[in-house]
Amino acid sequence: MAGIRVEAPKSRPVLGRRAVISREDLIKAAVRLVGPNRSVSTLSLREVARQAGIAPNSFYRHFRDVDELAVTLVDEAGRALREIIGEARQRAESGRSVVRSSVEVFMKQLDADEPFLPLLLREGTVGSPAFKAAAERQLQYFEEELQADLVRLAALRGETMVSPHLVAKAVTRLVFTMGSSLLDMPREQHDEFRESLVIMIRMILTGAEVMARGIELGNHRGPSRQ
Amino acid sequence: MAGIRVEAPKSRPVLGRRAVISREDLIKAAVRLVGPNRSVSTLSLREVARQAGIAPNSFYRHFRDVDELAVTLVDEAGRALREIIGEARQRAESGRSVVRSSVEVFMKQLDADEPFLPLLLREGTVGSPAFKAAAERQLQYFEEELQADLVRLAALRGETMVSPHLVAKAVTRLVFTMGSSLLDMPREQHDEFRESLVIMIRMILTGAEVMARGIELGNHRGPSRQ
DNA sequence: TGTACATCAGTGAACGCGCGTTCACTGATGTAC
DNA sequence: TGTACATCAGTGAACGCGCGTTCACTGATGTAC
Repeated sequence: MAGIRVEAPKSRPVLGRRAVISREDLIKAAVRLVGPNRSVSTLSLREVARQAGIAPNSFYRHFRDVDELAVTLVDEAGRALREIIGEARQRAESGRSVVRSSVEVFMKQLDADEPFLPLLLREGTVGSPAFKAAAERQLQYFEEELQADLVRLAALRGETMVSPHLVAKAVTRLVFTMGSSLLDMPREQHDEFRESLVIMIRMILTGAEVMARGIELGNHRGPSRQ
Repeated sequence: MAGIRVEAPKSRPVLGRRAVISREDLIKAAVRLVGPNRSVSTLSLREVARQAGIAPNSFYRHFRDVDELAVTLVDEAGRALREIIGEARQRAESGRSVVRSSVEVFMKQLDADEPFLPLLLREGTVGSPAFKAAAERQLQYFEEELQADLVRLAALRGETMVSPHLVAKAVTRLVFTMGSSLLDMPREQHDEFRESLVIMIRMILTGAEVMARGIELGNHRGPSRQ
């Protein structure tokens, strides 16, 4: 068992036979197998090995078990998510609407070749506790980044945002679920869908802003008149 | 194969040996097995039979296969959901806040003994296309009911709601995802969580209202100032 | 009421299959000298 | 440069297991008369 390499292979002093397939190859095989819908937790070791073109037992040279590969996948997805955030921020800096550019970047990633983001969306609701925790962590990260941006932008306009963590959470969750739905949707509906999502997010932001000013606009909080 | 009973057993003229376990018993066994987290699609026939206390092959007396049982489960979940809607409406009629009472009823159902609602939340994101479709249908239903209520309540206040279908969709999706998260949460956080959800929904409703009035409040739609 | 009979819910044994995991191995590659 | 050696990625065969599905059956129950 001592021969199993769990650390990044790059730093290893090269001894013995050189690897012909890598951890990355196995990850790619797994990604290919889960496709847009399957949960990582349904992957079998033999299945992944077959897809990667190696003997089943060779799998153990790269991962302790399928669970370890699955966790790696979720982490990769997290990395992809962080890239999204970065890109969305850059776009926002360049003077475009924060909401729209964020949604666009998010959707672009959903349509990308490597469906890491869809994967993240799925593993948050099913799979082992370890997966859920990993996926939840990534969502948290997204939320925190968004919250920071919201507070910063509000401050620029000389305002204070009400419950920024709730706003960030609502937007994040909404974007993520809506994102999942998008995956099962024909491409020609994507544009309309994106516009819907933009409007929804604006509702949340506008609502938060109004509530911060303490303006009483309607009767959502008192007893209903009906 | 002709002996398999797919129709409701009630109407069958009783001939031959009387059943000692029913479809319902198998459904209960399945529900017990999936618990709060597992996906229906991971259930095995033998597992369900074992849990129900029958021989594996006896399963075929009640369902064609595990998939048929799974679809039945999702349908049951839909029924549970419709009960929720009904109850929430009743409460709203009795003069309490629509938002709060809806959220309360929803959460009550989440905590209930028969976790049909959690099941619905899960099967929407994973599982066979058939499950996803079934789960999606139930969400649609929820959305439509909500939309009708929103329009009705807005009319009572002499207002017109902007994009009621988008408001309904946003609220529904948000409630459903947040509901999923609740399942993995310690009970003592439930109250706080519920309050958060109520505030989020109010943000959406308030935002929709403001946008309907065409009031320009902030700068969410123009180019960012940062 | 009593008896012969048809129905059919549930069973036990068996099947072939894919699974995860183990074992002893092979042979390509890099290192030491 | 050449040779002996250590390392270790990948292998083939085998294991026991749980799975879905089939088969011929058993025996409890209701119906016909």
